[in-house]
Amino acid sequence: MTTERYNFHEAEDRWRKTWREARSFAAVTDPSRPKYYVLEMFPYPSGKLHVGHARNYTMGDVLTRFKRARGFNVMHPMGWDAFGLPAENAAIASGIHPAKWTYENIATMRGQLQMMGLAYDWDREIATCHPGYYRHEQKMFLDFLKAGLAYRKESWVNWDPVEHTVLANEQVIEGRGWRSGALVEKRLLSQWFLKITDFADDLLDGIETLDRWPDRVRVMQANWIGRSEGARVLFELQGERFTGETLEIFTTRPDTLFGASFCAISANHPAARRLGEEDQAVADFNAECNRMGTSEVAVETAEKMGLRTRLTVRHPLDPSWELPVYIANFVLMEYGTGAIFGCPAHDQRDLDFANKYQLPVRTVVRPADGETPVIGTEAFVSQDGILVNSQFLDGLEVPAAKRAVIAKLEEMSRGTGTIQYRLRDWGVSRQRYWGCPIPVIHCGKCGIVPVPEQDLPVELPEDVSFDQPGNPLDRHPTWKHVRCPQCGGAATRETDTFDTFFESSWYFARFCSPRSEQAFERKDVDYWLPVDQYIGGIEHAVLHLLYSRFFVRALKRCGYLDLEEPFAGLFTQGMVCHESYRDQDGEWLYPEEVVTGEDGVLKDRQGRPVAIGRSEKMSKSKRNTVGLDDICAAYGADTARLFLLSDSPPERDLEWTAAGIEGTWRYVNRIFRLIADHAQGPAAAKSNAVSETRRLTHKTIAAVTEDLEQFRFNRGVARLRELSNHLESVAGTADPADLREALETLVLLLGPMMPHLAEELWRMLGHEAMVVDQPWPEADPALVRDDVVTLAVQVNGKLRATLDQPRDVDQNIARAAALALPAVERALEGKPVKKVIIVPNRIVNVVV
RNA sequence: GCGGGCGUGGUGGAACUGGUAGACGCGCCGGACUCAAAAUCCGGUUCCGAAAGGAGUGUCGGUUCGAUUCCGACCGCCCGCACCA
Repeated sequence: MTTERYNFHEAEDRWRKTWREARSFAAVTDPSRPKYYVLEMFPYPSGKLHVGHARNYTMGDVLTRFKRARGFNVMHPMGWDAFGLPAENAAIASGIHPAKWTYENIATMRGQLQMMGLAYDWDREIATCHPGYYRHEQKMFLDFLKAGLAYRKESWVNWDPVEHTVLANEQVIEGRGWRSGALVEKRLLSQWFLKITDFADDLLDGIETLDRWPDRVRVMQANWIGRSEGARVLFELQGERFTGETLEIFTTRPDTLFGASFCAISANHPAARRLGEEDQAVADFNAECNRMGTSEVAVETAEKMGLRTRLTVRHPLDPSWELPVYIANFVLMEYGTGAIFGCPAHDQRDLDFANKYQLPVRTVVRPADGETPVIGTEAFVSQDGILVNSQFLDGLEVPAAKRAVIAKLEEMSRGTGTIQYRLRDWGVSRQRYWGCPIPVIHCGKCGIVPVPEQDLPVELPEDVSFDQPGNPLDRHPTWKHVRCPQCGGAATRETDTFDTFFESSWYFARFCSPRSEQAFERKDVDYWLPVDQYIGGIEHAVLHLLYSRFFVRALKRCGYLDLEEPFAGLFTQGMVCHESYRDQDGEWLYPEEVVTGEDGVLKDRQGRPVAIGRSEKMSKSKRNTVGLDDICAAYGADTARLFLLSDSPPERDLEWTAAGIEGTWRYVNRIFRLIADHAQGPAAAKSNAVSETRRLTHKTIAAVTEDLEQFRFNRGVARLRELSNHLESVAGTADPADLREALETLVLLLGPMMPHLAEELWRMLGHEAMVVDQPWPEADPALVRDDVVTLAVQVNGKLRATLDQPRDVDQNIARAAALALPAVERALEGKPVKKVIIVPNRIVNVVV
């Protein structure tokens, strides 16, 4: 018996070197072979990786090695989403230049990923902060500009007071900056936008084709795009110098127009602002509305507030009917037209407002099978109804009434049917240094002038200082001062940089031709794209994943590529969680600072009690991280990989535990000993007898193959354990050829999960070639199916016995055998058998 | 409020299109080896019961020969969006 342990230190280093020298994972564009593109969302180089970071890379790696073995030409690249604010924060805090900080972190993290034995084609590595990368997106921006997909406008934008920059709508979560957590303020600024709204319908329709995406991501994107069918309706304004102007509103319920009792406009509506210029009370009210937060709590607790203006409107379908106009705090300038008409009977919010300000409530829809409801405090919002009190609409069902009223409005030129989206254009300007410079020049004479293509890239200056807040590019003594490319006069560069989601919106294409002088080569992207399997966190459900889908469409329109969707398959992995600890003062402690006392109670190093917090996502702030370096040093990369794959389904959160990694380490050594003790058997000549070992071997091939295809790594691991458990118990007695076949199969099946160990064991089994160059084992269908099956024998659906019978046995034989069983006879209690239900090879159910 | 998901032993989780619930692991219990411990190995481990047997997949009901799986209602938890007109 072998008692030595697996020396992973030596073996893992050796095999990584061997793979590198053999260039095992270099991918080459080869249209004669079927391709498979595996991609994990590339990381931001923030420092060191912990075990939580490693989970999705491991999953991608298993898939990569599995698909390679299955004969695919696999590309599995890695790079760095290298622009971003943490680098600037480090510069502010410690004076280190963002570029230096970033490249040092990249070096550290690259080393860690290599230590994991991940099968990347490192020749394709890219860093988005390199001018060789970002010059191409400057060109893309110029092309977007030409195509009308990029434009500049002044608008109310989200300002993060901590990061000193503007944020996109997608980056504001519950009224707070997605990274800083600071309450976002509204500012009126001139900014660059990308016309994502041009593709709103296409982005929505495209979701239907993404059948290998999780439903919830598809739903989240659909909700984010937020398509609403409705109408724009023009109301004629009355009141002093507004008389004769029109107020345009958007509604999804034009059918309820005869139930109108007021109109309401946003405090930021042009009419509200004009009124405010003349009337201090209005100005004060507008300011009050803007002061209110947009956070969930603020919105929920805020009372509906309205200010009755001196304006009125005429009803578009009845000029004699006048309605008051309010400024209301719940009307958003950003959605629709910033103005609504209120129909209290059929909209809860309008009803609350009407009740507060004693406005009339006119019911215009009744249930299809009921009386016209009397509205008190609850609106009748169902659209399954019949119109009443509505002149020419009376008797129509709601959908028909909508069509009829829109037709009428269009005929009168008082409105039009329309589709409204929640999606807004993507604001990409950021007032920060560590990003890609926006390639335009502001000229006093010529206005905005694109940087000529031959002048690209516009590179970031290196000599910048972070000693005062704001954008260092703006303060740089020379960088922004240039000649206007058109008139040659003095001009200034745009000092804003792109949102860093710009870089990640096309990096998957750059990986196809990472060293090209162009953004990418058509022959490469035509072959490799779309990404076959993309793996990453759910947090990008509407950010990166929506921007990338938009980018592909924009690039297609500009002639860059011909692709519908960037990511054919998406997998969103769960997070790795760990207990958190706090000392007596409530300070977070790292796991390694906590020791278990003799009484089993946790203490800190000074012996003071430690409180255990709930298990949460590993994060630096909670100090509940477990270092990847430490784990790999103690147990090796393969043990870490296997544990990350084995305990939970990949889409769910995984609890990292010391006991779990220990258990995996025990398993690694058991396999090592199993092979070491039985490596000397004869080569696998297939025996003719069909043993249990051979059956289990082939069943395991079939099951693990299926599990890996379907991303069920935890089940695959369980199957492999079943096989190795069996082999341990029969190793001494099994037919040597059967055992040999089983051991070799086990090693090959382990290959994607524990690649170093598999190579080591394969070598011990006497092979010269590497596991990475072996084809995936094939299951023999004849061995996967049992010749003898165990039938469950039930009486009235309750299990009473089991019965072994030949596969596909005659039903009469199975019935007779089942009825003859003593346990069945006992359960029957002498009652007559009504019928016997037989499901072949599964069950015999005796019904009495 | 709208939308999506989930609920199985002490615990993480298995169970193919309705067909032997609890695979595999963690933990725990017992045993072997050892002066002892670690490591390793063997056995047990849903609950009640000595056993025969009975109960059991959040709760209640339904469909079915048979339901963790399908349907309805309810309870609880998680996630996303949200004054969106």
